[in-house]
Amino acid sequence: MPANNNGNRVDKERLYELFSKISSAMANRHRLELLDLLVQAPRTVEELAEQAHMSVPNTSQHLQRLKHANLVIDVRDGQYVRYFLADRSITRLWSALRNVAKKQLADLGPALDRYRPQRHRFTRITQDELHGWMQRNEAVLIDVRPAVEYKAGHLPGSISIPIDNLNEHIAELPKGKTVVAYCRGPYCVYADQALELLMDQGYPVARLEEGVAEWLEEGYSLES
Amino acid sequence: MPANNNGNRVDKERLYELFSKISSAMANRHRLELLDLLVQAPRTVEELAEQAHMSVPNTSQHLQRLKHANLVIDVRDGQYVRYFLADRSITRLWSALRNVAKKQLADLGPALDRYRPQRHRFTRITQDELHGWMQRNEAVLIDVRPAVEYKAGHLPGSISIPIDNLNEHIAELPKGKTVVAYCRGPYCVYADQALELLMDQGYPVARLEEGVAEWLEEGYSLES
DNA sequence: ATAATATTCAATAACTCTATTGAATGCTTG
DNA sequence: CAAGCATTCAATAGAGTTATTGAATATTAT
Repeated sequence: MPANNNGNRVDKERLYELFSKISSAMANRHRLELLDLLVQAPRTVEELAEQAHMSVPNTSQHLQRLKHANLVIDVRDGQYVRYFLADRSITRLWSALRNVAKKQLADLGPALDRYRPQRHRFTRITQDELHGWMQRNEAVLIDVRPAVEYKAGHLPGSISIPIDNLNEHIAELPKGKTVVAYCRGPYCVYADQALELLMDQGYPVARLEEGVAEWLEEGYSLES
Repeated sequence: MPANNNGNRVDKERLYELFSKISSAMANRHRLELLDLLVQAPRTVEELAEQAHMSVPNTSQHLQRLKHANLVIDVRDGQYVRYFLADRSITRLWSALRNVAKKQLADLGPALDRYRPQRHRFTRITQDELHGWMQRNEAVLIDVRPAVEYKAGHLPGSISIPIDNLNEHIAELPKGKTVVAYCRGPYCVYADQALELLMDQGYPVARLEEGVAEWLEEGYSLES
């Protein structure tokens, strides 16, 4: 009876099929960028399209694929549809993916240097060091992401100064403290741009490479 | 100057491109199965082809793709080519993927039940409980995976009794202790099959759902 | 109701991915 | 160096993916 295919094998294949549905949903640079934006905050289709530099129908189509893989959830809000990351485990998957990239791709160093040419100019501060500085009141932590992202969740004790308004709010920063900036994570330039400006004005500065995703990863929690 | 495309954007796209190269490499059920096998132990092309039920040329082609994404490494060994997982971070990525599946896909429960129909028959034991049992000498831990996988790395204190030889080695098991079996992880039937047999012979049994990948994940180390 | 706006749907052409085949390469053994 | 075996290469047909277009739907404001 060669037709009796063990049965078992079929179910095993179904399992791998299920897993591959998820990885296939992530197997596209645009969809990764959409996910990356959604890690920071929920957004409407229009916002996502604009921020990822894609047409609206194309964005919608990609969002459908993410939705069918259960990576995002859509909630109607008036004439808008707002998309949310479906689950925290997706943030972890996205982190794990970038981690593999960091370890594996020799191309990543140069690519990152091109994208964040200033990145070696700033002192890097770890999460632990930051804790100490904040405790001893030696630093002020600024979140330079867009305001919506800050509202959706930010590191405890941080204040929101979006990079676009930095010039107007620079006066609010206390003198004599080190200004620590963070943004979306190690693959984001906002904090570098902010620190460059502050450095030129004579502030002592440092960069926290981690963003909210990495922060959650470490078991810390967020404010909102 | 609408032609000046910010420059920055291009580099950002390059980064997402790099990340998507990795996720694309995982976006196929056969390649996931190959990775899953390689998590347990390195293998030759022929072995992988046989165990994943694929033709040799097709397996080779898929391995090439994994290799170009730096997920695997190939080492020539005589007339064989042996493939290895490139890095531990890939195990983590694979775990994260399955974790998302577990949380997200409503289909997974039923699919898993079909694949492991016995899974509710056995007491489940956690890693912590196992530690206690082993310490107090109340349990014997058996690794029922193929011998090569045991050799490549196994849980400390486990003994190798591949499912295929279980019948011949059943006498070696000490009476009066609970037999705890583990295999490749929660999506593997070997341990269930072993426990069913042992249960029928009157042994008290329990299943450890975690495999070596999950074990490493938790920060424990392996023997080999 | 009607117009305006956000989103999705449907069709399509260009492109990429995959399994299969048969041939080529490379290593080992006699 | 010839035979045998493991692996890879090359070509290809069929399937799936994606950006683009224009139309359809759904919600809100007039």
